[in-house]
Amino acid sequence: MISKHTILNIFGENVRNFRRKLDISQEELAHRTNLHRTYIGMIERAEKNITLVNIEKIANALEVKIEDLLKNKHS
Amino acid sequence: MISKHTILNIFGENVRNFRRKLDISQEELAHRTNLHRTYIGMIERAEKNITLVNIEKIANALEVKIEDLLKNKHS
DNA sequence: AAAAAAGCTAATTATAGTATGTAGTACATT
DNA sequence: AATGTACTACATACTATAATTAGCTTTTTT
Repeated sequence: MISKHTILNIFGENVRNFRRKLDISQEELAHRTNLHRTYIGMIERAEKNITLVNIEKIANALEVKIEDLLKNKHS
Repeated sequence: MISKHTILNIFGENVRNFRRKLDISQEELAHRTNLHRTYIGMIERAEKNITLVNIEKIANALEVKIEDLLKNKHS
């Protein structure tokens, strides 16, 4: 168990999983959210402390509820 | 119907309601979250786009789940 | 091997978050 | 009715960092 499961890690991991479930690239998700490609990568890698408005954009683009992006699989 | 119910409005409204339910002041909530007094006011008035880490702090201090702070009463 | 996708660095701009001060309201207490 | 206390709104300025962007490298997929 190396990774810390902070809220940012959980969020990023969930974004990645739901994105892959939709079978779309970071670039495509960026397009759908009007955010930048590299920024999506940073979010998935938990390198940024995302704001609520962008959380909502991503949830909408992934067609899930915000709370789905906050659930911790490992607990 | 004047106010727009954006995600920030919903969040702020919920913070205010749960805070009052606990019967604590903005200042006390600020203390419990280690955030600034005036910032709590701004959040409740939906003047700032709060980040995920601070969302978590506030949810913890109010002893609710994050999703409880995102639920829209008016829909 | 080539193409597509993702990682990583670094630099800039926008804004979240911190802090101080003033003012208004409500409700006590004198 | 004046004074004190507690809470909140609001303006402003400052600092930290989220968000945008470009360029290049590495990994993954085909």
